Amino acid sequence: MELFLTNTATRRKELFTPLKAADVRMYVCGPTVYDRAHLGNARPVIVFDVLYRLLRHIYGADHVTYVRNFTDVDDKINARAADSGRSIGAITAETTQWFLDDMGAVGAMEPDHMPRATQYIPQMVAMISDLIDKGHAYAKDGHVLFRVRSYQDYGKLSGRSVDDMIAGARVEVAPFKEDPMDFVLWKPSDAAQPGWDSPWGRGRPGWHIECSAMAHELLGESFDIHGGGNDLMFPHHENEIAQSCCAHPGGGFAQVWLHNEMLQVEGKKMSKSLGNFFTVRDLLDQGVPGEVIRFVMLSTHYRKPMDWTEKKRDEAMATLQKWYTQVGSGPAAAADPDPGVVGCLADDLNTAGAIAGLHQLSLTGQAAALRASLQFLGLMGETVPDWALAPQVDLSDWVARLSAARQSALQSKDFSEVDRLKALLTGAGVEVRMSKAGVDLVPGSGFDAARLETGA
RNA sequence: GGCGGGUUGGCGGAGAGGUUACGCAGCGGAUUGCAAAUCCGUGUAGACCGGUUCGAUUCCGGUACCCGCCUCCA
Repeated sequence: MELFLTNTATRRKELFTPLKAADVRMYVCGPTVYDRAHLGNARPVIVFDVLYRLLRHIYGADHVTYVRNFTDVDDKINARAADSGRSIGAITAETTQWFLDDMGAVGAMEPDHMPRATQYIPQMVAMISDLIDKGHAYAKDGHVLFRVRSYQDYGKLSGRSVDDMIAGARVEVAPFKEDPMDFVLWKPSDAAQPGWDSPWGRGRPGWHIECSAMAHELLGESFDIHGGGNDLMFPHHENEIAQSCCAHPGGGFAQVWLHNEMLQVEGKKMSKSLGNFFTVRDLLDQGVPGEVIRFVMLSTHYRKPMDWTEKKRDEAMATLQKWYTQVGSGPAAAADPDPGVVGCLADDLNTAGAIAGLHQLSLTGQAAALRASLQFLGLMGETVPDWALAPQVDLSDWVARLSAARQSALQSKDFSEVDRLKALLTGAGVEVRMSKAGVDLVPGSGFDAARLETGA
C-alpha cells in the first residue's frame, strides 16, 4: 500500500518511502512535564498515534519504531517546584504518569521509546562539544550558543531567512550572543537550579538539544518522520535540524516533517484568560469518554485548525453510541480493517474520510468490518465500553403491562392508559417502541429506575 | 513588518479538472392508535475579481477577510 504524507520541508504531499522498510522510524516531540495535559496537547498525540497504527499496519508491527520524549528539565518545571515547594522529581514523575493515563484514555498507544531528557544529559554534552569542535557553537560566560550563521540552510523548514528574522525581532538580545538569532545549547545553573557538570561548568541544557540528542541516540543520524505541532516548526524544529545536521553532516536527520495545526475551543484560541482552558482530565471527569474526544479530533484533518465545540462532542457521542450498539450485538471483528478506511488514512491521514467510511460500513450493515475499523482507528477496544452499553435492567413486567394496556386500548380506542405508561417510561429514560409485532422497551443511558417506581 | 495556513450547502467537514462525499439538522414518504426508533427519498454550496481550459469549487494570479507562528507554548 502506498502512503502519502504532506512534508512540511517540501510543502508538498509526497509518496512516503522509508529509508529502511524493515525499520521505519518516527520521532514526535512530547510534553514538558509540569502540569496536566490540556486538550490541545492531545491533538498531536492522537494524530501521530493514528500514523503509528497505520505504519504498523503497512510495514508490520515489528518494523516500526516510535519515539516520543518527555522533557523533564525545563525552567517551567523549576518554577513550578519553587511555587509549590515540591521537588522537581516528584512533579515530573507525577505529571509524566498523568500524561500517560490521560493519553491512554483517548486511545493512544504508548510509543516504543519514551526517553526522558534527564537521562540523556551525557549525550547532549557530547553533542554540544562536538558542535563546538566543528565550529558550529561557542562557549561564552558559562553559556554555549549555536552559531546560526554556520548553518547555511537555517530557516529553510519554516521559510524564514536569518536576516528577515533579525529585522523583525522583538526580543532583547543577550550580550553573550555573537548574533541575535543564536540560540542556547547549554546554560549555567545556580545552586537552586538543577544542573550537571560539563566542560562549561555546572549547568543545564537549552530547550532544543534534547530532541536532537535523543533522536540520534535512539533512531540514528537519519530517520523517516519527525512530527509535532506546527507551533514547534520555529524555532524548535528549525534548531533541531541545525544542531543535528551540523553535528552529523553525513546524516539527513528527518526525511519527512509533519506538523498538525492548532486546536481552538468554540472558535477561539484556548486560553486561561478567555476561560475556555481545560485539560483532557477535566473532560474525562465530566463524563466525556476518551473515544469521544478522539472521534472529534479525527473528524478534522490534522493540517487544519480543529475547533472543539460542545455540539461536536454531542454528535460524536451519539454516533459512537449508535455504532457501538450495532457492533455490540454483531459478529466478532473482521481480521482486517476496511480497505476503504485504511486507504483514506494512507492519503495523508484523511481521518475525516475514514470516518465517512465508517458511516458507510454502518449503513450497509457490515458490522464485522465496522468493528475492526473502529479498533484500527483506536475508537474501540476489544469490547464495547461501559458508557455505551444499555443499562442492564429487567423491564419485562413493564413490557407486559404496556402490551396488555395497548391490546385493550386497540379494542376500546381509549389510549389514555397507554399514553400515561408511555410518558412515564419515556420520562424515566426508556425508549418505547411499539409496532404490530409488539412492545419493545430499551433503557437509554439516562435511565432512572426511581422515576419508574414513583409512577408505578 | 516577516513567514505559514485558511475561506465549501443551515451547521460540521472531505475528495476530485467534467459523474452522490459523508454526518447532523430540515423537509417529504413508509411505518405507528399517536409517537419514538428505523428505513426510503430529498440539498448543484464552494469569499471576491481575473486568467488557463471545450469545461474550475478543484490549476494560476490578484483582492478582501480570518487564523497561527515570529516570545514559554502542542
